[in-house]
Amino acid sequence: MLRYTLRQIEYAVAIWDHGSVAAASAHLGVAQPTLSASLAKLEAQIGLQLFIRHHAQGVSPSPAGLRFLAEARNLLTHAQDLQRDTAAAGTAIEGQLALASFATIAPSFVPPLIKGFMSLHPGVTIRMAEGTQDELLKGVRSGDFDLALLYDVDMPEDFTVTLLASFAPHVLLPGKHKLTRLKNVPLVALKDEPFVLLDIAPSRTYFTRILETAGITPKVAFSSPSLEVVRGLVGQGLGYSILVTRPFGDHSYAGEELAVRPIADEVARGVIALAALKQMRKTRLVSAFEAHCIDYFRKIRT
Amino acid sequence: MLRYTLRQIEYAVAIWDHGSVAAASAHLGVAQPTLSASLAKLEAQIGLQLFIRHHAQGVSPSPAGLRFLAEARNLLTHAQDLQRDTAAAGTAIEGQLALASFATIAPSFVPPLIKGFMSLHPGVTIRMAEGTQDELLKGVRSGDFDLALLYDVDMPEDFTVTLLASFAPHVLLPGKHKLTRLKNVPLVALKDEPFVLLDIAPSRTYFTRILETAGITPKVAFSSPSLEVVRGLVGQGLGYSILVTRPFGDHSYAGEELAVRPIADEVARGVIALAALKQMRKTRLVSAFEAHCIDYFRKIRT
DNA sequence: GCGCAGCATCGTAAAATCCTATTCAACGGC
DNA sequence: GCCGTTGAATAGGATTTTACGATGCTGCGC
Repeated sequence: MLRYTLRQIEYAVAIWDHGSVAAASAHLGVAQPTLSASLAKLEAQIGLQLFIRHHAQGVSPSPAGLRFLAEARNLLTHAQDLQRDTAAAGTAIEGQLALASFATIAPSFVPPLIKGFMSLHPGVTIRMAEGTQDELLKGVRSGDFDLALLYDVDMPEDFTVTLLASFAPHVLLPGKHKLTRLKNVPLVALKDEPFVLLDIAPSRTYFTRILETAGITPKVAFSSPSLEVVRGLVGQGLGYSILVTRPFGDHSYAGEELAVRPIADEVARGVIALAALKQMRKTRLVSAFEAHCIDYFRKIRT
Repeated sequence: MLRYTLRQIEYAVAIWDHGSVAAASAHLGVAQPTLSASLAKLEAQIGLQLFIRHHAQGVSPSPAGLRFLAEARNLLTHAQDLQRDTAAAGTAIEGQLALASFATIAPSFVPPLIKGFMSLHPGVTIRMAEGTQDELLKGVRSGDFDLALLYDVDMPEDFTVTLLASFAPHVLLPGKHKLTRLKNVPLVALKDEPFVLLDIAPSRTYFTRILETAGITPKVAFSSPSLEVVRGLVGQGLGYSILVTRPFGDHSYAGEELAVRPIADEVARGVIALAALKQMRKTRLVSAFEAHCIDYFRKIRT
């Protein structure tokens, strides 16, 4: 248990600096008896007489007091530095932001978001991670991340969700598939086609629900948690898929041609959102990043 | 003005270490609501939420909280180090001792005193200074020195004086002086001789008082504040002197022969003492040095 | 759904902090 | 040598802080 307080140190160092209790009192805006008592108590608590009292002539540090005071000033400076840094951490837009992103959203949006934000606020560094919805929520809840960028699906009550943008899902077909002749693909046309499922929570549920809502029981021929693997499978002609994420370029990694077609039916759009813990008081840095995300998605929409 | 206390930091770091308020409470021996309130107040004061609360599952630091806590722990360690060092400074016999000595006493006694004390207590360093009585008292009063080694003459009320030893003054004569035939020199025999005065306060008063008490008005031919200059003047045959300090060897710096004779009369002895400020609470180091001085002078006496 | 774990809140008592007013001691000017 | 000034210490009282026990609330696991 610590036997002295920062306040006592602060007062003692001020008395040292000003050479008298009275002068320190005037400078600190604290009554003289307060300082006198504070000093007496500090001396009693550390068992060391810090100052020699000269009647009507101020005080001067004793040899042992001088050594203590020199160290005490270091401690005080340390405390003041911490306070300054902390005040900055709460109000300045600088420092580190920990952002987690759903795996299929990350490649398209996170790099421009980070780039834009960092060029707006040069003092900022961003720590990035990707994962499944469960991992993101767990990470935010445990304090590993400030924010998560994800699809607004089945969000628990203890999160605040900031909607950013919505994207219509599309049908992904092999480049040579017969349905590519259609401009819009009605879901019923896919009824008997083999389905390649992007198998990450909660996307899995989202895609199957779209089909089921249209009265279709998908024939899941393959499934993979990797977007690029799904695109590759479709590229090989092994089935169609339904996706929201649409990378630039209509080719798989292996080079097969792919075709993207809008869905003719009315379907639930994929909603991208930023999630934060409801109970977390936001730092200005976090709020600024949220604003930047809103702004970014508003701009790319138009 | 600092916005947080060391106590708050201590509690917050303990909560971090134990992963929950309850665990920290048990470990610190402090009631749980106390920690809860302390933490809430700290968070409000620094404007930063440090922990995420998990109902019935402890707490975990937020990303910003983690950075604060890491720094806070440094500060806490710093404060604990200072406390440890200070406790040692008050009770251990180590650190620095500031000793001032009257100029004519220093050469004979200070080196062996320092050597003996430092070999007894290896962790001790001693800062030394010499000066006149006034300078010594001023130095102790202003906190430049812990102790002064001096003659117990006209000591002010605000000092504690520890008597160490007394020495009889002696007559110093040129080696070839007629009075050297005597084993003891009565002061009347010096009545018409020229006197060389060691002129440092308070020695000056002490020596002239000795002669005046014997009914002699000294014919001051020369005076000097330097013991060795006085001895040189006597060596040149320019007069006699009365001194307490008796260096080893009966020659001046220039090589002239000197003769030392006891005074036949009953005269006031020079009393060597250790002086400290009455109002100063003594550290253990200072007390130990006082004891060592008493011991040393008791030993050389026998 | 019910008990358990763990943080927050409430009410209150003790302690610390701070203020004003006053006392006391030393120095300097006359 | 007396007196005004300066500056630390003390006394008394109001406020704030810190601490406690009791209790409430909420999510997890059986």
